[in-house]
Amino acid sequence: MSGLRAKQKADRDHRILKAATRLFRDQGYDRTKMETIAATAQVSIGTVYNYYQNKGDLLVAIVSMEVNEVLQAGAQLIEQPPDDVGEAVTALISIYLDHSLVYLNKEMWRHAMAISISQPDSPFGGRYSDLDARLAEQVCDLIRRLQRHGRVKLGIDATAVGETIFNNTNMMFTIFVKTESMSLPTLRATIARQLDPLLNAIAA
Amino acid sequence: MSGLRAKQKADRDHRILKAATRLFRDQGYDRTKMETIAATAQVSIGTVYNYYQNKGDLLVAIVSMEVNEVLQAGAQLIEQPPDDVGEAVTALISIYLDHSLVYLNKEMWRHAMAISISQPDSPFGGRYSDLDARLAEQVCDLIRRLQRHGRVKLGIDATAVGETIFNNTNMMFTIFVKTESMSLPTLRATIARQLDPLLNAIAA
DNA sequence: TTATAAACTTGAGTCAATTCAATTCATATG
DNA sequence: CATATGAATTGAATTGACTCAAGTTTATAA
Repeated sequence: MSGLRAKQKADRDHRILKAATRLFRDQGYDRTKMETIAATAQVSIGTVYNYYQNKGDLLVAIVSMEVNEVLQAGAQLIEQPPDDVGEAVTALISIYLDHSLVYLNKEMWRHAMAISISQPDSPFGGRYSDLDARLAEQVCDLIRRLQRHGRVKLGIDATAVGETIFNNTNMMFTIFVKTESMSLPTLRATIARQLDPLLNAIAA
Repeated sequence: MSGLRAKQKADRDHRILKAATRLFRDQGYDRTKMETIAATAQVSIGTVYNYYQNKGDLLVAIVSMEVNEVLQAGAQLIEQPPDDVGEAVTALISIYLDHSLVYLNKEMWRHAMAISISQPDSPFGGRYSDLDARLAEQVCDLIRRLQRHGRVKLGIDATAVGETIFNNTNMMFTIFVKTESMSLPTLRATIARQLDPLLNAIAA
């Protein structure tokens, strides 16, 4: 078998990811050289490119880990959502937003989003889009569940509502990371105000 | 005064913009070299950078012209909007979407969006965000107007609704340009389905 | 144990965006 | 008309992401 080889590989991957995470955070994405990442991870430049197709993929790999955590936290809430529609949706969105800046800063988010848009077919660009799709699906799940519990009017297209809620949230999050001076509470309040008419309309 | 000098300047700017537009469209953004743009526009590389901070700014300048046209077309519709809320919103969104691929292709949109996110403070990155904000404001305008005409229930926060409609549309447009295989009719149908619950809820 | 193949790693070299010191040229001034 | 001024232009030089041919290391076979 390939025990040693696999372990070394995992080691290297881990070192690269760790080095990149720290450097991107500390120095910023643009100012971090691939050369420095390689040196910090104790591998050559070529090896970094052996693990990640390009600098952007490396960043999106890091962001993906964060989004995965968010998805798991969201899944827990959905198990036992608050009864009130507004509260339930607010709670789920808050989980998304509150987790967003734990490991990443706005600059990293900006670059990750930019990459997933400009290179949608690169491996990690695609993975980012997948995660977005799963987040959207999770919101839809919540609305459907509330509908089954009799908290959302029957006859309402729960998927349509879920997608609109997610799209609105995602767009506002994009503006949030573009605007260095915008705070998380402001973002939360803005989204709540925007979604209020829709949530009132669907509440049973 | 500065007659000749100003004219030469405008000429050069025009040649650069024209060369870049054609090359970006024909060869794609990444494959177009600044060197080629400069040569085609009959100026040196340095001059291109004198007019535009970087390659991305040049692209976003082109995209901005397109969005400005869209804004004007939208303003016309708002003057005399259809009575039905659903029809009015659909008409405005259709104007946005139908204009979107006249001069630009999906690849150019992808890069322009990516730049406006990753460099929100560069001159043209900022301009792109401004245009987005104005589009959002235009949608809000429409809803407010319909409300004044008694087509939207009183007591509804028209701004909140307008922003949600725009954010949903914008997010779906982002997915559209990321997905090379997605057609404009599919995009339009998806948005219509998503917005249906909200539009039904606010119609007077 | 040794040979061979397969899988990785390496870093010098390539390529294209971006910079900046030297130069040019339209305009203002004596 | 001659000269000064400084805004614009120029392109060689710099920089940093990315490639690839050559060299190593691990696994496998005889």
